[in-house]
Amino acid sequence: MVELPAAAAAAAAQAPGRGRPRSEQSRLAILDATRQLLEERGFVDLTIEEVALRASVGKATIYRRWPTKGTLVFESFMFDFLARQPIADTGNLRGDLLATLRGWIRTVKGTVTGRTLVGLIAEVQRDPELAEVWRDRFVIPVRTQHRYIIERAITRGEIPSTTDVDITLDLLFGAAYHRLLQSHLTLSDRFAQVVVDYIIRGLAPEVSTKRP
Amino acid sequence: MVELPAAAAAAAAQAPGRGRPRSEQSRLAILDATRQLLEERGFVDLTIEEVALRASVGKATIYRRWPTKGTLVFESFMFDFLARQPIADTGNLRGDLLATLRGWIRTVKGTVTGRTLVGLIAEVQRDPELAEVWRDRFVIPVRTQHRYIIERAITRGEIPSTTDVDITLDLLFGAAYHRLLQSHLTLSDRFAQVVVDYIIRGLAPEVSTKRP
DNA sequence: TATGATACGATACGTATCGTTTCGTAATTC
DNA sequence: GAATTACGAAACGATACGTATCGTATCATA
Repeated sequence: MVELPAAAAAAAAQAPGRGRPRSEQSRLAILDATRQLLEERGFVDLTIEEVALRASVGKATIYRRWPTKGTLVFESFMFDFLARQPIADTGNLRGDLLATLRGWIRTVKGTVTGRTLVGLIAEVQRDPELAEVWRDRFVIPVRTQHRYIIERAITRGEIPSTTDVDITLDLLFGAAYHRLLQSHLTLSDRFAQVVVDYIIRGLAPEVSTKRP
Repeated sequence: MVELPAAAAAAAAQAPGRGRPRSEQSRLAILDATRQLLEERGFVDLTIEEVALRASVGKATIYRRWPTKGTLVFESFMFDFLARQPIADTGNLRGDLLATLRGWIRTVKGTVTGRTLVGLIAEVQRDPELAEVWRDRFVIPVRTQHRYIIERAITRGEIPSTTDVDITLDLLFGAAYHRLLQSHLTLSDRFAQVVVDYIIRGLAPEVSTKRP
């Protein structure tokens, strides 16, 4: 499973300050209710009010921990998403890319996690504060993992050391997110295979196909 | 400029029915106010109420024409976006793809049109009715234009006739939209060049790089 | 020229949801 | 035991929504 910086843990490990400590039980009840309501209603129709009701918790208890619906859902989402993302290590780049893309498709296609991912990406475009959290705790860490796949292939000598790692990843996941968000075509397994073949060919040193 | 099915025109050409006809002047004032407010406030903070105020028009006059903020903004957006998209015809695939991608980047990078595009894509994930309009009047028509670029290259014999046109386009624009929406990296001209080179190489018949 | 249908701008309305604040109570530190 | 903070519950002001109604204006038809 993918590991992330312990930003969440750091936030949870509040200073042992005075006064009544925050209830771990409430926290779990809130995250649980969020998970349920994401499944029942989806991101858009989930309200903090109903989460509070479902968790038998005051709204203020939620707002004390999460400033917005987006950050609350983000925390609920992260665990599910990362837990489902396998770390591929098949010994060759093609195998790694295909396993990674297939794993991503399996995680998002027709699942609550996938619908929540879509809802979060939409919300990120509307809320600059959430966008920051999103970049720091999702985009960058996940990309760091994926980047490793490419760099390993460079080390093995499979692809040129001049390979643009970021653009390679943008092509792979860009195509996938594109289909997820525009839903003009399905995320079939054939799609995964053809995309990976495409990228593998594109990674080859510029020989046969360029200028005369 | 890109041409689209005359869905808008058809809708505008209302049956010559009885009663007072809808005021073209009001329609233009609404679209104009929308354009102004998109620039001043952006998609999220634009309200129908303020559009009505700015256009000196009753709210009902807006709702009579557009059921939601999304559809109103969509109409305002379409004109600007399509007017800025050049139709590339350089004589070879690489030139066409590069010109198209560069044109897209010029249209969206740092512009109101780009910010509105992001806002609309976010809204599309939240409103199924808008999603339908989006697919029918944006995604499909634009893709039809782009598809033509690839098909022309097939006709010219530049690339195999077995080329998967959709996946080719998903790679090209997927990467671009990915950077637009995740804003983890910039849409530089180098990005455009490398992406196109990648795809051109990937389009080559499967020779050197695949299985033993 | 009169009639009926529809759109007009203006504005009031009830609803929904937000995020905040205020209760009195409970838990923990100093 | 005093100070401090969190708790659940509930009321709150604010904002924007989408609808309804007002009297007026503009059209097709007869």
